[in-house]
Amino acid sequence: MGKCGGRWMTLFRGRFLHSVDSKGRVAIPQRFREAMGGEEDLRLVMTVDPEGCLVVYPEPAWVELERKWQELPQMNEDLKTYLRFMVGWASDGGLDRQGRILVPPPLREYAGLEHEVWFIGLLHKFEIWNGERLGMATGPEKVRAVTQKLSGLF
Amino acid sequence: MGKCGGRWMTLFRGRFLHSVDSKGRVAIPQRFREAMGGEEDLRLVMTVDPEGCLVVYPEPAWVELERKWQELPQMNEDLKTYLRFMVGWASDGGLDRQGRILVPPPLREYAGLEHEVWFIGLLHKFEIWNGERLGMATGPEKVRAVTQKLSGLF
DNA sequence: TGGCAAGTGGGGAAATGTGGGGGAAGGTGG
DNA sequence: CCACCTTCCCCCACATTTCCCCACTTGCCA
Repeated sequence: MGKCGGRWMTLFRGRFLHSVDSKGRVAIPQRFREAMGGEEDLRLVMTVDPEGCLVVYPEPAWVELERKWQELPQMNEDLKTYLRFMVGWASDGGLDRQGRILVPPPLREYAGLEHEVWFIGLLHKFEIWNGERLGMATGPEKVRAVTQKLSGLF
Repeated sequence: MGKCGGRWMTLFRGRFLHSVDSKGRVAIPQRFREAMGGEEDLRLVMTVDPEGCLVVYPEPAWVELERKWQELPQMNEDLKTYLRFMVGWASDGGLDRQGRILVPPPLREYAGLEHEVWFIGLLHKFEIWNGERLGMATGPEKVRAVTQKLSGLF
């Protein structure tokens, strides 16, 4: 809900299982809608993650990211590759009156979304996963391994 | 939509699959037209990118680039090579009333465009890709590698 | 068990992309 | 200078997608 000390406060937590209907629509979990302030004209930006899922930002948070990217050296080839990916896949849209978004076919296909999907809250953003892929990417074993390497950070 | 703090605000995002018709015309995605302000007398400048795709700027943004190039040391051989490429391939044109542009045959051939093409939004410009080439240039594996190297930038 | 809240499904209007015919404009060769 | 040809652009018509609205089901709580 707006800024606080220069940082966005919308915080997403938890996991929710929802379904994609035949038109490619998915209902955003009510908790997440609340976290964004429950406003009427609520817009989201959705893009892909290299891990194989979708990432969703409230539009203001995404615009902030874009602003930062614009200030970087535009000739850098690695940056161009990165932006072709992040920005090139981005899709913005609003919610319908039932709180659903339409996931465009390319994104749906990229993330392997059909029938059932998991919403995963991730602080200032959230992700949408195919169930199987989610299991592969975030099993306890994998996390145990990763935790070791993180110990220096916090 | 116009200037803001000396910087153009037209921001393109997302990817759209369109087709090139038998006359060499391609429809610009409606989202991109909106981003440029939906004006009537809307002009674009199209050129090539070393990666093998086309790059398209709204004319004002392109003019701005040309202005910067003129201020650089004209004796520099590397700059000359670069400009022969960017400026030498450039083609300006307007949209027809259906929002389509005509891609000149040399550019079409350079980028390998036929039948289906992808539009990729890239902040202040957008690109037009042959589908296969796009996959090669921005697959998830490549992006993961690149992200590592970029971590110093942001 | 009634009522509300949340998620699901589907119909219909509007917006968007696609394809093709015909006329104007511009370049080329006689 | 004129006739021809090509290229480009404007128009209309069609198919598909997207978005907006209303109604149903399910689960939770009083």
